[in-house]
Amino acid sequence: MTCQYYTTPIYYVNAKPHLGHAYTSIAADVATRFKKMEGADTFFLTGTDEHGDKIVQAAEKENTTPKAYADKISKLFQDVLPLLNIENNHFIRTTDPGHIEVVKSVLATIYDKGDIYFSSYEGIYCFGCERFYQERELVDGKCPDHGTVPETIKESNYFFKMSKYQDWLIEHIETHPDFIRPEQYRKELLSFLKEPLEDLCISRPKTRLTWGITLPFDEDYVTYVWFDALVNYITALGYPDGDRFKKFWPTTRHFVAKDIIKPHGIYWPIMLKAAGIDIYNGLNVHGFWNVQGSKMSKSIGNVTDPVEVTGRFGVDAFRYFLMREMVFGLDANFTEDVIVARINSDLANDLGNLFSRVLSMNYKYFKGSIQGPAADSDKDLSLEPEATAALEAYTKAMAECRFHKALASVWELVSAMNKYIVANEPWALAKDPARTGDLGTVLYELLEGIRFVAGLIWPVMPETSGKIIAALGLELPEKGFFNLDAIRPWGQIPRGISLAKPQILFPRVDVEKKAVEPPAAKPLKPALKEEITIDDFSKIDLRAGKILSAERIEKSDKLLKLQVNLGTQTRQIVAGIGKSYTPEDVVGKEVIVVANLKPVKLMGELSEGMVLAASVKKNLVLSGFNGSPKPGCPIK
RNA sequence: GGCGACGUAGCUCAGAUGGUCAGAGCAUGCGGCUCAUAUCCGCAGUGUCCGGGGUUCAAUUCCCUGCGUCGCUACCA
Repeated sequence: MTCQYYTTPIYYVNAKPHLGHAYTSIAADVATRFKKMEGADTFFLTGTDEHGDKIVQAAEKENTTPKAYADKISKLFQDVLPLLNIENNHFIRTTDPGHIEVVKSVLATIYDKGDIYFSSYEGIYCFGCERFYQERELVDGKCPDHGTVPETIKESNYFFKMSKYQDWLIEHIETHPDFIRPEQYRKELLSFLKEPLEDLCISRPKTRLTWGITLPFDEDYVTYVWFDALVNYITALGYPDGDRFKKFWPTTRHFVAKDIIKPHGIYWPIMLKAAGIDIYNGLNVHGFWNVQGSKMSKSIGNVTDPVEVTGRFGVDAFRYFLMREMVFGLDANFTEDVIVARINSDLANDLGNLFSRVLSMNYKYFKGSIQGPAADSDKDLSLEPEATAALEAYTKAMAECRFHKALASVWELVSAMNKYIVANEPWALAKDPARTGDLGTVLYELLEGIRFVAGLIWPVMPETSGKIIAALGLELPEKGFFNLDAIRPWGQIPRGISLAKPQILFPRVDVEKKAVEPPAAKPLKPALKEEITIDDFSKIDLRAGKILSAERIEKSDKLLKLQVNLGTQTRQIVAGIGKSYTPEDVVGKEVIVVANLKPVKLMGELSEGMVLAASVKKNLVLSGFNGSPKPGCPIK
């Protein structure tokens, strides 16, 4: 029996689940369900990543412990799974005691082998902020927050010798075309690997972070993210001795979004190699969902809640939309218009209406009783070739994670059936008693086609699949799904049984409200940031300034060092306008200055403020006045 | 700035070792049917396949370059 192990990333518990999480999980779920239909033994893992500084801070904000905070958010991720009809075999948490043990043992193995070394480096550290600073971040050599002079301290950490395995990894990727799919991401990783890899810092001293897994070879350090998180994939299978590990690990494919291909495509295989563990089979990389044409982000306020969308449109419609609309690997756009269009045209009009018209005719003409093909049936009436063709195309596409194509193939069958009805005009056959046999055949062929469709859509729309099967008077197999081979044989629906009047599978989503609404203004590009109050705005101190002098900063093609007169004082401001202006251009210009911006060092030069400029594609256009205000006067 | 991806009908996007590769769905217009969730079926389109060079008998498809969008990264302020 073939096996298949699929995983989603473990989701970081710093925010609740959004559309992107839902997509990855649903894609992995669909792939898993499909493998089951092929007869494979599957294991599907998802979970949460719970250690690290951000969690400590978030917990402090809520006046609770990191563990309690992680419990709370992790539960949100667990609770969303049944709502999305995701059938995971296990849910792993990086705070699970078993996981912690495996992380330690993997680290110990690599340490013993000599691929982890201890190294110290000097850095400038502010004890108030509990963090290192780069030279350029300091203001007059002082911490920008505390105004104190940070201390130069030596910190030591453990490093993992990734560089040692770089050539091996390149070789592996080049000789395994399926290791990273789709192809564009394989190219991308190979291009990363053209540069020498730096060794990976894998620890944090406990003086700085305690919410983590203690290193097995040094009590004073905890792991920093990489080993802590990635190792979950083997923990969940019972590494090192579990039967599941032996059985499933070689078949592993990780589903990840494109932003985390480096840790998964570079760090993780090298970690496994160093630990003497066979590496996984490969990575399935998908793109991002944009919402209303913009990247999802808290500040824009377009973070989409999958629970809310599911509540409005239904879980099957949501799953269908995600799988049908996105080309796996590429970005896609999520807007209400698009999902409504998909639901109405594909689900309500094409499939739902097909189901409705066929069962209605069967009810109307035969009181619901299934006739079956007439003995003297004309072979030309068979829909089997179309159904078989759909199944073949669907199977091929699903195996390659080309979910949109797989569904399109099924819809070709749906469309063929709608054409078949028009071509054969059952309503005309019904008027001619001599042609009752043909009518029975036509309806039977259609019912069989619908049975086929119900089977093929099961991975994506399990609820609908079950509804249709039930409406056809069939029973789902014990395991709850059809094997592909069980779907294939044509003519399975028993004759003589009676079917009820059809229900509505997918109601059309009414969009009339939209038409009544006044046409919405086109969103600004880039998308508008989060709304602020006048109080927020008043925190920004804008002043009129006059540029007294300007010079280029060496080695920078973008930065100009300006001396700006603000009336009673002259400020040095470093501005990134060097591509659009020469120093001569700007001397004498009157500009708007953000006067209370925290000073920073850029390329070693102090910048005490910011001059405002319009950003026109790659060019900047300096702000100015309609007149000549006194330098230093406030702007409101 | 560096690296990478992408740029194809009004919209969303497929597509090919270079030669029926100029496509699908949606939206639009017209026609048909009446079993059906005012659903379905048929017909009709429009495209310098981002611009410019190059390789070739032949390029939308390969190479170079420019522009634009996006992602990662960097000296974003």
